[in-house]
Amino acid sequence: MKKITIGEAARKSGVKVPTVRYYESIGLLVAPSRSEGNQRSFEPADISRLAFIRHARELGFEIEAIRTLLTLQDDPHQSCASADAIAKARLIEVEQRIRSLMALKAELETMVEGCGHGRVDQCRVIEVLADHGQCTHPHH
Amino acid sequence: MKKITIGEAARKSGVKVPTVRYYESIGLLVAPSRSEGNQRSFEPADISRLAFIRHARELGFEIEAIRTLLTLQDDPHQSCASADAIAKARLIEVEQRIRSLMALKAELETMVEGCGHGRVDQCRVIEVLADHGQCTHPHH
DNA sequence: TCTTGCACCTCTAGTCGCTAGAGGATGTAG
DNA sequence: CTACATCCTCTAGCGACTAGAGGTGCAAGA
Repeated sequence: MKKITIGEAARKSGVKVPTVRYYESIGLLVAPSRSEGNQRSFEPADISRLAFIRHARELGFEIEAIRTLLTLQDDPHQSCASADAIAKARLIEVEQRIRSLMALKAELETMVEGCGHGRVDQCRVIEVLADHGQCTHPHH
Repeated sequence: MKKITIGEAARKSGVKVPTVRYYESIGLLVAPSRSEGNQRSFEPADISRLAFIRHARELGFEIEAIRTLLTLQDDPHQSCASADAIAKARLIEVEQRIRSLMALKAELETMVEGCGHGRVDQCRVIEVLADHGQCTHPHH
């Protein structure tokens, strides 16, 4: 069993070195064994775990949600209802965020289109910002 | 000219009281005059400025971008090219964020649909998280 | 063997945009 | 005059890292 350094673990999992240490510090990762010179020595399983965390973070899950997902993964005989609930909650969040960003996009497009590229006192960007009443979609 | 308290300014602009003080502390708002008892006394213009900031924040502009937009608003004879550039940059950000969230949404839907509500070792949510290769849309 | 130089170690502090709370002063209505 | 709401300043906390200081370990080339 060869030793995996933190740098290698970081490269293979796609998590940055300081972030790996951070995850260890908050208990998301079990503290790995150390070499004689006090350097961390990871196992292949740690790399999978890091990749799992990274993927979940990319999908926008919060650390606490990931903590729950990880304990579920650690005990595969549990019901996956919690995992399902977490994913569903995240899906609803994402859907709401998309709706809100679409409204925003429409607003920004109106602002940018209306800008005559002249002076500020005729600029629709500034004008719309100053007066929310000019918004076509007030839901943001 | 009657005095406007911070509470009233907050209510009228939709910005919370501590946030008003925070904006003053970072120089987004000029420090207002004070009453004999050291309480802030705002002008109507301050309320407009706060509403401007709030609206821009709702549209997702960063404080530094808002700072630039405000200096533009303060000098209406300037060219509005910067305002236009800021709004356009924000629009591009929003569009990218929407695209990325759509990919995410698809991923989460697959995860949730695939979940048979059984035990964790058959759970697609956990499985997909553990293996990025199973993603249908790798762009997140 | 020595040295170079990168990767590793710990620790603290900073990022952003607020928000919460302590502990006290002021202002207003009854 | 007494409640009581609102105001004041100050510090610390949030989430999820990121940056930097100051020092140690380790492998490869001269």
